[in-house]
Amino acid sequence: MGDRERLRRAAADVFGWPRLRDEQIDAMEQVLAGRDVFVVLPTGAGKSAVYQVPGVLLDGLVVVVSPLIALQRDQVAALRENGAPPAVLVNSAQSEVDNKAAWDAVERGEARYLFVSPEQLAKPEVLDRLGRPALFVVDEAHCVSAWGHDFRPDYLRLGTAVERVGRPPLLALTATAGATVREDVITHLGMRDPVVVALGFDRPNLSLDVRMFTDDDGKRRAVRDWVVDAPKPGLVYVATRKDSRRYAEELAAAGVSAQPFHAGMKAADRERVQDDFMRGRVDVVVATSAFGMGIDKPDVRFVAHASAPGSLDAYYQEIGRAGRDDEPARAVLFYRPQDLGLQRFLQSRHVDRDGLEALAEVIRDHPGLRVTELAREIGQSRRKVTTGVNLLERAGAAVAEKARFRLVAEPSSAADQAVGEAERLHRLDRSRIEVMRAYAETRACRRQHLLGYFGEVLERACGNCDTCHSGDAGTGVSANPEYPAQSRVHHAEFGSGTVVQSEADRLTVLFEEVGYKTLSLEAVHAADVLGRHPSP
DNA sequence: CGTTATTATATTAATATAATAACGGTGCCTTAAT
Repeated sequence: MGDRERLRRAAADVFGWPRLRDEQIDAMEQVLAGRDVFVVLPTGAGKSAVYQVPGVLLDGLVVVVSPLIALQRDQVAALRENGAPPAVLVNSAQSEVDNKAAWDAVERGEARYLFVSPEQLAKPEVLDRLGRPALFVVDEAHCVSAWGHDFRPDYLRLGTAVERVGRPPLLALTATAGATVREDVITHLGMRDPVVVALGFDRPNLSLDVRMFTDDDGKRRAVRDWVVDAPKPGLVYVATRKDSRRYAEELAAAGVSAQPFHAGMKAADRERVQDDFMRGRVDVVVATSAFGMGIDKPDVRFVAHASAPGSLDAYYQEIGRAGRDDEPARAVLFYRPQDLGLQRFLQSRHVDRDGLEALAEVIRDHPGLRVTELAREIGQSRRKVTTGVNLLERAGAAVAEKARFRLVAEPSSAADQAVGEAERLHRLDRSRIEVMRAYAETRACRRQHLLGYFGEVLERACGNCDTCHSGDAGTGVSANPEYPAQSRVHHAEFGSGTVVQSEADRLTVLFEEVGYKTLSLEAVHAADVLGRHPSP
C-alpha cells in the first residue's frame, strides 16, 4: 500500500474524514517521506490535518509548537475528540502534576503529540526530555517572522532547538505568508529545501474598500454609521485598547450588539466575548490585534478597520477572517494617513548598544554559555539576552553551536554590528508601513495591488473593489516584462533587492538595506539607476 | 508620530488658550507578595 493510500485510510478510519484536498495529501506525503514542508492554507482548509494524519503513521513523537496556550488546548481537545493517538501539553498555565503526567507519557513513548510554546523549547531540560521526535511542527509559522525579532525572541531560537533534538523533518503551517515572510521563516527555522504547498491568496467573494478621511471625528462617525447598517456578524479592528472600548460603547448606544476585546481584559471576559461571538450571541467584536488567531467562524460578513495596521501582511491576515463560507463579505479600511503615526511609534523599539556590548563581553569571557546562563551572568532578563544574541548572531558577530554561544568579533565592533542589524530591521518595519500606505492610497485596482504584494498577478481589474467601482482602476495593469516579480535588481542608491510587485509604470522592490521602495519606471529609466542582477 | 490629559499662563480673577507631559500592541514565563 502506497503512502497516499495509507494516509487516506488513516484520515478516514481514525479521524472520519472521507476525503482530503489535493494540497493536504500532497503535503502529508512529503512529511511522511521526511522532507521539510511549508504549508500555506487558509484557516478552515484543514491545515492541522497535515500533521495530525501523518502523526498516526509516524513512529515517534510529533512536537507541535504553537504560539497561544488557548490554541494548544483547542488542538488537543480536537485530537481527543477524534480518537487520535494520545496528545498532551506542557506549559506554565498548567499544574505541576499535569505537566509531570505529560512528561511521563512522553518519556514512556505513550504520547504521540506534544504541544508547547517556543519559550518552553528554550529550556535545556525540556529539550533533554524530548528525546528524538519524529516530526517537528511549527503552527502559525508567520509568528517566527512577525514576533521573533522582538516580541517573542524565542521564536528565532527554534532552529537551534530543532538541531538539538536530532533535526527531525520540519513542517511549517500558516494561513498567511507572502514570499518575504516565507523566506524569513524558512531562514530562521533552518528549513532545508522545503516543499512549498500553497493555495492562492485571492478571495474573490471579499470586496475591498478604502475610505479616506482627514479628521478623526469624521472617521469615527463614518465607522459607526457604516457598522450600524452593515450585515452582521462582523469584526472592527482598532489600534488601541481605549478605542476598542470606545467604539464598542458607541455602537452599543446605537443599538448594535457589540463587545470590546483586547489583551488588557481579564481572561474570563475575553473567553466570554470570543465564545459569544462564535455562538452568534454577539454581532460585532471591536478588537485590537489580539483577536483572531484560531478563530474559525465561517459566516463573518465584514471586517472593518477603524485604523490601518502596521503592514499589509497584518491587514490581509485580519480581513481573511471574513467570508470563509465563500458568501459575499466586505473588507473596509477607514484610512487616515495620521493613523500610521501610531504604527511608527509601535515599531520604534530602542536598541541598547551598551547592553549589547556588555553581553558581547560576557560571551567573549565565558564562551560556551547558553541563554539562561548568560542572563544570570550579566543580570539582564532572559528575553533581553535572547533578543541580544539573536542580533549578534544575525550580524555575524556571534555563533551558536548546540545553543552555546561564542563571539567571533571584538565586543565593541560586535555591538556596532548588532546595532547596524537592528537598524536594518527597523528600516524594514518602517518600509512595511509604507507598503500599507501604498495600498490605502493607490488608485489602481485594490485586489491587483494586494495580490501583487503577495506575488500573484491578477490579469484584470477585479470589479469587486472601490477603485473598480469608481472607474479609477482602469482596464488592468500588466506586469512589466523588464523587471518581473521575484527578479533580483541593483539600485545605485538603495543597493540590491528583490522585485515584489511589478506594474506597467512602477515597481515595488524589497531592498535588503532600506526595505520596501516604490520606484517609478520613468524615473528609473531617466536616471539609469536600476540594473538586473543575475539570480542569487 | 499624533492624540489626549494635565499643568501653566494669561487676563473681561474664572475661563480661555498655550505649553508640556504622558501614552500607545501582540503572550509566553517566573517569581514574589498576599
